[in-house]
Amino acid sequence: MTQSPTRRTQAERSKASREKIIREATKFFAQNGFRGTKLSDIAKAVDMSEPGLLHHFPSKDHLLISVLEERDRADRQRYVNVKEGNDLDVIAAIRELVTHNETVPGLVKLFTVLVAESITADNPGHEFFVKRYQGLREIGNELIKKSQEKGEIRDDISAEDLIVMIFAMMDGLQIQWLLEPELVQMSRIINIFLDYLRPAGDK
Amino acid sequence: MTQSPTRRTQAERSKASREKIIREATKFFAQNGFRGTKLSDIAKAVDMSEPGLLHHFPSKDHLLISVLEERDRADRQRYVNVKEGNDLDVIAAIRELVTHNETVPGLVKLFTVLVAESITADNPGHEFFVKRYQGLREIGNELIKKSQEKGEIRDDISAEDLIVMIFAMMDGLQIQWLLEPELVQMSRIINIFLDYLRPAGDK
DNA sequence: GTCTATACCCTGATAGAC
DNA sequence: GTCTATCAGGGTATAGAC
Repeated sequence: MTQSPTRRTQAERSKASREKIIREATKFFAQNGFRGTKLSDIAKAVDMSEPGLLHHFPSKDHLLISVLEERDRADRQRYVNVKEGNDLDVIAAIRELVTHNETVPGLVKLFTVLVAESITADNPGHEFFVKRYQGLREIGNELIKKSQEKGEIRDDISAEDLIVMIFAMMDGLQIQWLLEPELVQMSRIINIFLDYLRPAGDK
Repeated sequence: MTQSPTRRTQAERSKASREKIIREATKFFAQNGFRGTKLSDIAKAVDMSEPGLLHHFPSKDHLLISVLEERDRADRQRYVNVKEGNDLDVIAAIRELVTHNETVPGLVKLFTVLVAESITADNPGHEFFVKRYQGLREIGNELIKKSQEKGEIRDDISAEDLIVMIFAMMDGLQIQWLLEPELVQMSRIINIFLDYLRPAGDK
């Protein structure tokens, strides 16, 4: 059989192409949004033609979903690593996350821009983001409940409400920070807010 | 002179057309975003051809700016009316604003979608939103300082930081609310947050 | 797996008549 | 002030060769 020595190499090359495309697509979606990004932009960046690119992803919509899922996967992985390494409480974990986010404005931009785009009708990312918030709130909920039991977080506000507020504050700060990075200091301000989550008279 | 009896009528008609176009454009920009809206959508809605529409606005970009300025103007006017009628303090004013916003999801969507789009490179609305936040923070700042002097708002956090947090919380809640209107109760949650702004031990 | 060529639609904008 | 006609350009996606 003629191709047996190269078979695995080709599969690996294909995987590498996919990863490269996702990497470059991530940059463009972050910078220009989904609708603002042309397939030709990405194709150029990966040094490939448009049909070559579409061989790996059936359509631009599919590519978007792949980008989102890959980022989400990476973020969750990072969360697991941080958690296991340090055994942080929820508040410390959020503090750490926001501080980290300040070092990756491109990725923050990706989610801020795409979540807003996904609010509009017929956006391919809509389902993804609805489910993402549901999932994040669920995880956050459990963590907060545990922290409340341990007395690390105030329990005069329900965990359900607290987690909504936390994500709201994070998202809102990101908007102002992305518009004026020098002026709005995300991590400093989230810290002020996080103090609010400690039990009253516990500072 | 041949047209003297109709001169004013035509000017009025032109103004009415402009207003109608802005009204319909507002709906589409809110529903589908700027890039997701076609001039032909708006033209159809105002029962006019595309060139007819472009007679009133030199380009789609100009139309966007007009829409944003008009909404901003209307919002500020509303603020003045509410303020003069009731002499609310800042916290009560925000409470009132968020409650009102819950009744106009389309307009909330307009600003949430467009501000995020404006973060991307080369968006015609970018300058507008940067200046808008600057202006809103400035106004909010002064009001908060006055309230702090009167003891209505905690003064262990600077007015500058408080106003950033307030807008962040409002913007962030809007995102989750727009994605799942039934699940996230904006006004109820903002009230919890607003309690935080009262001086410690003053509830 | 990647290319060239191309089909085909959409979209913003202009020219020029009325 | 509004129309018809039309253009130029951009954009996704497919066909088919290598």
